[in-house]
Amino acid sequence: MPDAIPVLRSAKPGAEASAERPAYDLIELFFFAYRDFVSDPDRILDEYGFGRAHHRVLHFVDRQPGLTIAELLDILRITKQSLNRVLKELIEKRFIESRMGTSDRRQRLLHVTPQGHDLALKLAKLQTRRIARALTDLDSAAKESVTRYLLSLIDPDDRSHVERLVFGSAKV
Amino acid sequence: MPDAIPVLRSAKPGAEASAERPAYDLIELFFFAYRDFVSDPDRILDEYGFGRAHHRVLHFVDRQPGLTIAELLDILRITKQSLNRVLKELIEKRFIESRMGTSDRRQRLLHVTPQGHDLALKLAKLQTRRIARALTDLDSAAKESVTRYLLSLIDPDDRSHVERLVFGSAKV
DNA sequence: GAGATATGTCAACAACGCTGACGTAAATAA
DNA sequence: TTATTTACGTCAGCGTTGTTGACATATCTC
Repeated sequence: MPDAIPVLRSAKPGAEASAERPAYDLIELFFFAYRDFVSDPDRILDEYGFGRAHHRVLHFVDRQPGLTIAELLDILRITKQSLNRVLKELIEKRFIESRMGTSDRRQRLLHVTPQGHDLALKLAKLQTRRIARALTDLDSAAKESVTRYLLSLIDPDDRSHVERLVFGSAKV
Repeated sequence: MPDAIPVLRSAKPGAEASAERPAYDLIELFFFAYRDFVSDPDRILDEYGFGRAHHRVLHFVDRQPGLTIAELLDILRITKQSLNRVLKELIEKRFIESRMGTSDRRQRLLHVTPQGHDLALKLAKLQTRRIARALTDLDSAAKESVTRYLLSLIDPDDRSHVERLVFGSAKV
């Protein structure tokens, strides 16, 4: 019986804009999905004595060979002291190499070692498997919807920066 | 010039299943989106001397009045010691009330106070605003795609549990 | 009454954020 | 050339939030 009665869809008429019903579904699904999404790599990272912070550093250095410390700090939004703690371990354990900059010798250009690349790829594939499984339920247009949704959740100031980082150097 | 040449879409023919290209786009967008999504409430929580752990507890108690400790532990997947630390503060500061169970007097039934509800709602609306903004770019079908995608990212064992929690007690 | 269950608590520790201060080398401006 | 700024490293200390292990108490169930 569709539209038998014109139901008061958005609560009382007196309710103003601030009375919009919270999007509990998307808020909570985001929480649970992210929780499980990051939990996959944890088991493997444990074997190496690494944590999630190491994963993030390794991931972005693998993706952007030659990344500088300043650029990495900008991506991760943490302090250099926090970064240095985990980066030092990744270098000591030979997962990342730090080379002096060529044009500017104050910079450190970060690169993964073959061992570092293997681990980064292993972790990325784990997460890709979960993503692929989730996408099989959906049609091809849906993937673009998801991509655009996630991108739009990002702070507007950062969005183009992230776009370049994620989709490559191609000017968007 | 679509399909002018049948391009080798998935790399070399010798490549097996394990050679699937990692979904770097969705991996990284998920990271950045979640980072910004949880950052909104931080500013407000700071004013109350609360952190993200407090937020999560307050949120689920607000959503599920009468929640027990055991149920909350199951949702958050942390230890009771970790939970107790933040829950104690929320109770001391009168954002949550703990009432003795009626049928089972060992249980603690958790409820938000009016003050607790106000804060929970305020934070939920903040996050809702970001979500609403992201959804405006998309058509109505897209929201369902996003919902189903997030749900499918969750561990299969937990999925129906989360569905009940998120979409209400209605048997799905 | 015995044992299982729901919760609370003490103590110690680990990961990973933070601030603040200080040092060094290299690039750049004056 | 000297002065300043920039890029990075490091020491020290602290806060939040997760962990393990052990133990106490009240209550329910058998």
